[in-house]
Amino acid sequence: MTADLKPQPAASGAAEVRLWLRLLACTNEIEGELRRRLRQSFDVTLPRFDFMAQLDRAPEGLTMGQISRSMMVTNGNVTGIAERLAAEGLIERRTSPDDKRTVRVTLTEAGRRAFAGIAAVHHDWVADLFDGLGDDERDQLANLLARLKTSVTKHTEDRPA
Amino acid sequence: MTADLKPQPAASGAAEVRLWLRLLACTNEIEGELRRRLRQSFDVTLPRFDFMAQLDRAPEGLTMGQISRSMMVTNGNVTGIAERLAAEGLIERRTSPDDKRTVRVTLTEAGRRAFAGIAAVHHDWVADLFDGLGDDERDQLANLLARLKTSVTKHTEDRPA
DNA sequence: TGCAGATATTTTAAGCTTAAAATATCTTCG
DNA sequence: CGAAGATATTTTAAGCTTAAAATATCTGCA
Repeated sequence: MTADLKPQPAASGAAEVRLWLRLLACTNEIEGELRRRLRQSFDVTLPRFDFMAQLDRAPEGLTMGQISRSMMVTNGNVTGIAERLAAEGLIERRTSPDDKRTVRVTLTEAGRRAFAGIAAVHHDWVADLFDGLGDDERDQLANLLARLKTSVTKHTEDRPA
Repeated sequence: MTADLKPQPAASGAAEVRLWLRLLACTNEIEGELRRRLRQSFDVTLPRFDFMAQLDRAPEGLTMGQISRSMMVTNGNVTGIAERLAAEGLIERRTSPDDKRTVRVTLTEAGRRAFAGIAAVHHDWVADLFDGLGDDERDQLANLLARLKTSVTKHTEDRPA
């Protein structure tokens, strides 16, 4: 490859890197803004909000493993977040009677109420931040991201179980 | 609002939230994969690589403030990263003679060599991860992200200086 | 000159994150 | 039954990140 023609002299992957940096910058900017607003308005962190969001969609509760998988973070990570949410009385942890290794986590009534209040405002914030994009553009972006995800997974899914 | 017609029952901002979560998931997946590969192949973290990348484009060096701004992180953050890179002999810090508050940071020769080796492979990795997208799709994605960034900044730029 | 405010950076406290090791429990199969 | 391996979770060590407070230095102006 790259015989005596040198189609792309010193630019192997340069366009992709620029695109990647733009994607990263965009995501970080939105994430940072949401994090700041969550902290200022509700004194809650993004990970804790995310943790509660998983539980809110599962009234019967979730195990720690299910939560870490749906949040796409490591097991050890969610332990600390759960610890703090439990200390605030927003979640409850109960070891399952049929498998004493697993922990069933549920939102407390206070947790459910707190989450509902935050989620409503959070939706509005996200809608605001994205309001410069038309419906068609949002669809396009969603489709391109889906294609990108597929492309990435192709190179990723073969990791040690 | 939401008179007796209820145009969008319980879905205020739901489409935007889904899009945002997809964007976040996509970015996290790529970022995580690059982080893992950098660690396994070069025993380097993404922030350190990023820090060196800024310096590599500025042979005359940069101040800590310039670096934190270009990396879009807080000042305190880069202090720690610089500390570790200096301990590894990859960067050098010198207080500026004309303004003793500022620190001029440069890559050492070892740092420049190390970065060059990592960057080449990193470019290939990114190109691989994005290779499921055609040239036109990459352009579309870049444009949509630019529009999104504009939209976000509109709601963001008015923060306490 | 000298002090008030601005600027550059570091420090601190708290929390998030990962990878790897450690624990505890369960399951399977001889 | 009982041990070997699998599974669920926590712990640990290291590092990243932020916001806010603390330092140190500089700049402009009375």
